[in-house]
Amino acid sequence: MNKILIVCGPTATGKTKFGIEMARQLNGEIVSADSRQVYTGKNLIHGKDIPYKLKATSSQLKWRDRFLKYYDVDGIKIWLYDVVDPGDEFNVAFWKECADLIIKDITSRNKLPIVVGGSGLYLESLTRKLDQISTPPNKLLRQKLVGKSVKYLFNYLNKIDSFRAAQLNISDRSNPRRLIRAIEISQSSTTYNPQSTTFNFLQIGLTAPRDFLYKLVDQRILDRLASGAALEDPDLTADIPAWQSREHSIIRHQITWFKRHLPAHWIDISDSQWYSTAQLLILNWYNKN
RNA sequence: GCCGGGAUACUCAAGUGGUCUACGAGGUCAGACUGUAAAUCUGAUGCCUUCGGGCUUCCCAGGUUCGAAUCCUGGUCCCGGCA
Repeated sequence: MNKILIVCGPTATGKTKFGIEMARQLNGEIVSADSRQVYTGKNLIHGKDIPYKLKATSSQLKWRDRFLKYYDVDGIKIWLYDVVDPGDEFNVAFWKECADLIIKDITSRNKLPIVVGGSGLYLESLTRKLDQISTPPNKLLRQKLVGKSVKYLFNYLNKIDSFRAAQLNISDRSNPRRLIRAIEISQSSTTYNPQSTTFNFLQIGLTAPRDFLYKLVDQRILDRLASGAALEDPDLTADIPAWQSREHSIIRHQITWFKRHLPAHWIDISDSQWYSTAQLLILNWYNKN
């Protein structure tokens, strides 16, 4: 069975760096699973680990109206950076389409796909079958519902699909975006035919105690400022403590997600032995079968 | 030194006699999550609790009052103006 290595975890844990090293050892290629890195620009702020002024190479893989690109970092290919321009529509379903294409291609060339990222839902779309993400948005419906009260939306949903309404938890019942989406899915007539490619996944999660992660990310922000991040986004970089808090909250959010959704092997990068521990796990898995 | 303004919880900040542990925002903590996911949304955030409630807060010390973050007196510190 085809193998896929997944390296996940909160931001600033060095996932990409680690992924690239594994790619070098195992003849692999990196597939980014990051909801911000799919956008062009802001390389520093979004933490795209590519050398300054390195240009992307266009591949033969066609997704929708365009050819997917990759960056060649010292012989290791990195996919799914810069897929669309800022402001363009992008989402899990799109990412999944691209990732499927790329993974198939990498595998066909007898290389190991190494999926690296912190966007939990994106990763989950790969490891679990998420049928409903393929239901396309209904622009008219959304226009009609946007701005309506949470109460109105819930009653609406309850009327057309009481089963789905009953399944929503207390949090989602007061989440307009989720309510609209639920209505959209209930009213959709498109049926989805899930692909049934199965893979042999190994999920490695890089993490560390909270304080350790905060320190890492705080320092990384200072480094990015020194590298010229202010040119990419003057507003964000103007208030450093606010930017740092923002990143802290992202880390917490990611941890909360991973705690529940991704049964990875967790590696504590504040432990001096972490690298060899992770490497051993991966090699054992890779050499099996 | 004189005149005026100010000191509220981790931070900013509202409140000028009772419904005040004290609006709101941020931060922090916990949680949800199937086409925006680094998004969107929920709860908690003085201390203790047998979850009924109990105890302690609004710079400090006194005072007035049935009752004070709120009024009075004195003190400390900060800011602006005049010397």
